[in-house]
Parts: sequence; structure tokens; C-alpha cells
Amino acid sequence: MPPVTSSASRPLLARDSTARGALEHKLGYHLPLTYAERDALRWLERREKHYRAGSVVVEEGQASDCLHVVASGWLHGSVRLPDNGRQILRFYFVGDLTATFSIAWGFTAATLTAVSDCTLYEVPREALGRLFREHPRLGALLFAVSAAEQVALSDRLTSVGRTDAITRIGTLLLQIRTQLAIVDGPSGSSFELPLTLQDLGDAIGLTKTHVGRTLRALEGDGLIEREGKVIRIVDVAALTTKVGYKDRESHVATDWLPDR
Amino acid sequence: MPPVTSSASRPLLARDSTARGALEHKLGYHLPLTYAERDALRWLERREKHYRAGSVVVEEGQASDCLHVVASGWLHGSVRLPDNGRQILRFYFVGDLTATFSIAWGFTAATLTAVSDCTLYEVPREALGRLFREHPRLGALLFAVSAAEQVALSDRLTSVGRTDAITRIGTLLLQIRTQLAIVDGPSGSSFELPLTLQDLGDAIGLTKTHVGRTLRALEGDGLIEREGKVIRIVDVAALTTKVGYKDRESHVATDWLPDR
DNA sequence: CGCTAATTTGATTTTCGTCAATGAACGTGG
DNA sequence: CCACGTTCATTGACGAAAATCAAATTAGCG
Repeated sequence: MPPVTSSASRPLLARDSTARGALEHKLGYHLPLTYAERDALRWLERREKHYRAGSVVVEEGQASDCLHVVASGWLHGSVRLPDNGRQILRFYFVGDLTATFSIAWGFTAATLTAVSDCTLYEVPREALGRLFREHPRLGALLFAVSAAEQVALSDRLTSVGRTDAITRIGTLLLQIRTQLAIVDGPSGSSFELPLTLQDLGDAIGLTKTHVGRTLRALEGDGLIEREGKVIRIVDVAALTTKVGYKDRESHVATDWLPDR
Repeated sequence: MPPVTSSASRPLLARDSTARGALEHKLGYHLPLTYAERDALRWLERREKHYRAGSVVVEEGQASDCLHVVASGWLHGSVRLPDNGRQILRFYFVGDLTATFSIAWGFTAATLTAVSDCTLYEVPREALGRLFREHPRLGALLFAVSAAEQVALSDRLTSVGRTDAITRIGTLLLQIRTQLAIVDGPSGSSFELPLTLQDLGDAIGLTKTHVGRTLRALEGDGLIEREGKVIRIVDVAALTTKVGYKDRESHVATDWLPDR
């Protein structure tokens, strides 16, 4: 029983390409992998699970003995505040390992929510431990990738802490576009954005009202167009310049990794 | 030869305890280490360097083939913005490894600045690679610690994105206090804070003017006292409650680590 | 077709930023 | 030891960005 209703209306996101070997693909992008390493990575992807758009995978504070590899679709991690506010911390795309918030302690530090319909592989934490032992080079690579993700988080912090609404929104849109393009191929400059104004605001530290206003301001300037949930960045270069968006190098350095 | 000028006026921070084995101590806190593991960690701490308060260790964008272990003192990592603004991303204390911003690429993604006089060990990146290979368990532990740090960064993002000035300042003060207490022992509730209003503002996304106002508001409420660079949190419990500060568990989970 | 959730809109308030001036603390060099 | 310059903290008046509040409209979904 497929989770996503079949046939007819093909969604904009190629989310049904349940890519076995998502981790392998992602890590292989940084480094040529040996057969043994590829096998080890595929070995992690055995417990497949499906989630519908909007559904919660794990809840903040919940005990959790496993993490997830994204096989298709995308998700976000968030935390709740005492005043019932919410901060969306980051988004996860195909090949990402949702280790950060569930590996440090016996419980999850953030809620993981499916943005689109998606497929995940459940990985027991012990399996990750074994990977570090059997394939130290992959362990080190995971460490490097994690460091890169931490830089991405820092970029978000910088955006939220030090820039105005237009810059924050513009930056976020460009980031999401970049990520989706990696998965779905360069889809022109329009993509489906199944996020509410509230979601966007929770990601960049604004109220939904103000996000709406800001989006319309961007529309007014002819920088973006919207139609339903589909968003089009009319002039990517112009928006990039306007908000000072810097795309980080996608490859991580691997020269320091140990021999396999 | 102590790096900090000798004699007389003993600084408030016990920064001259150049603790060889800082990494060993920090990781040993989470997990009983074998002799071999201890040796390997000490092996990393051979190139000792000293920096005066305020000096820059590495500059954002600079090519860098090494990272640092903090042996004594504290530092912060920051990035500059196009408009000449600055975001302080995180602080580093004794035992911390400044890997995040210099391991992912061939250059440093953030500027590392000494807040107090401090002693660092320079670690070549290759040495870290070797550590992952020779001691996979330590590699995995580093991964876990890095994940915990990422959660800390997320907490900061949440603070900046979703709370007001008083909460942000209060939270930051409590965090710094917690960290310093780990190093210097429970110093009552007062500590030296060698940060300018500008620094504080750059850390939590406020202007120095508003930081000043907010600090005085906290003083007015009798929650803190200030005298020069020394700050005292009069009623830790009250402040903790007021800003909803949640101290994260200091131990990371180690049950998933591979055998040594 | 009707219900709910999400978006749009406008009026108003608040928080925080900006600008500018003053003064204290500190270090340096004459 | 004092004059000087620099940096940082303080203060107040003002302005702007974003939050809040409250409808009204639209879109999505069963």
C-alpha cells in the first residue's frame, strides 16, 4: 500500500522516486566510495517508512532509539516554546541524516514533521555506531557533513539575528530552491512550496502576518510570483544580489579523512 | 612560562590553569576512556599557543589546515555581514574543539576571537582524521558532542528568532554562567564578563543601545547587578523562571557507541 | 456545498533601531 | 604624572520595522 495516492495528478516534486541508496548517493558526492562502504550505507536503509505531508515523524522530547535517512520528500525540524510559539530549525532533503537532534541524548530534541509526502529509512542508533567502527572514513565524513550543516544553521542564525524581513524571506526561498534543485534537477526557477505563512515565519522569526506582507512586497517588486503553493523566483540573480545570498560550497573537504 | 603577565592581580577567571588533557577531560566526562584513547587525545595537544584577550586567532575566509582545542580561557566565533554587521555564533570554553567552522572546507567559515586571555592547542586536520581511524569510538563520541553543540546553536536560534530582548539577554547570561561554572567551579553567581554591549548584541541580535537598556531593566528589577565587567545574577532561580531557561543535559548518550 | 484552515487587509501599538551627544575608563606617549 | 585620544557605556529624542488585533476574503477538502 503506497502512502501517496496513486495515478492521475502527478505532484510537482518527484517525491515518488524512492531512491534506495540516498545516503550512498549523498556521501558519494563528496568522496569516491569503496564497494564495502556502499554496502555498509545501503545496509542502513532497510526499514522503510512512509509519511504523509504534514504528519509528525517524531515529537520533541519523545524517547527515540533511531534516526532517519530521507529517501524522498522533505521535512523540517522544530521546537516549541513555553508561550506556544515555534521555531523551525532546519529542513531536511533527500540524503540527509536526521541525526543531530536525536543522537546526543536518549530523546529527540526537536519535532520532525513531513513537509511533503515522504519516505524515510529508520536507522537504529547502534547501526550508526557500527558504521563508525567498521568504516572510520565514513564516520569522519559524516562528521564533516555535520559540520557543514552546522555552518548552514549558523547562516540561518545570522539571517535571523542581523537582517530584515525581506532579506530573511529572500534568503530562505533561495536556499530552499537550491536544495530542491539538487533533488529534482534544475526546475527552472519555480517550485512547489507546501509551507504556510506560519511555517515560513516560524523558520525565520517573523509573524505570519508580516511574512505575507513581505511576500507581497517581493511580488510587487517583480522579484517573485506566486500561484497557489507554487512559487517562482522571477529573477534569481536580482534576488540573490538584493539579499546578499551566498551559496556555500556544496562539496566538503575530504583531504584530511583517514585512509579507508 | 605563563602566557598571562605574572604576579599581583589575580584575574577572576582561573585562566592560567593550562590544563593539558583538556579534550581528554571533556570526553572522559561522557565516557570512561581507555589508556590508548587518553594517549591519542593528549597526542593532539602538542602545539600550544597563547592569545591575549581580544586577539583574533583565525579570520573568516582564511585558509586553515588546523583546528583548535581550548586549554584555558574562552573565545567566540563570529561572521561579518555585507553591511558590516556581525553575528557571534557561539562561545568556546575549556575542552571545546573548534572544528565546526574549519573542518568542512579548506578555509574557516568564522572568525575566532579570544574573549579572555587563552591557551589553545593547534591540531592539524589530518590528526583528527587519524583519530577517527585509530579510535572510532572517539570519532563517534565527537560526532555526538558535535550534535549536542548543534542543539545548543538551535537553542540560540530559537532565542533570537522567537523571544524578546529581556529573554535573550537573560538566557545568554545564564548560559555563559553555566559554562564558566563548569570550568571555574561554582563561583557563586557572579562572574567576569569581558564582553562589550556590542558583543552581547552581536550574539543575540540586538543593537548595543538596546542591550544597554535591557541590562538596566534587569538591574532595575533586581535580577542582576553590575560593577565594571563583573556581573552578578542576584536571583538565578527567578531569572531562570522569568526567561524560561532550560539547561540541557550535560552528558551525551553513549549507549550507541561502538566497542573500543 | 459547506466547513475549516489559510491568506489578505487595515488600523494600531510595541519593540527595537537610529542618531546624537555626553561622560567615564583606560592606555599611551610626551 | 598629566594631557590626549580612543573606546565603551549611558542617556534621550525620535523613527521605522515588525507585532498585535480584528475582520473579511479566499482556498482547500470532504
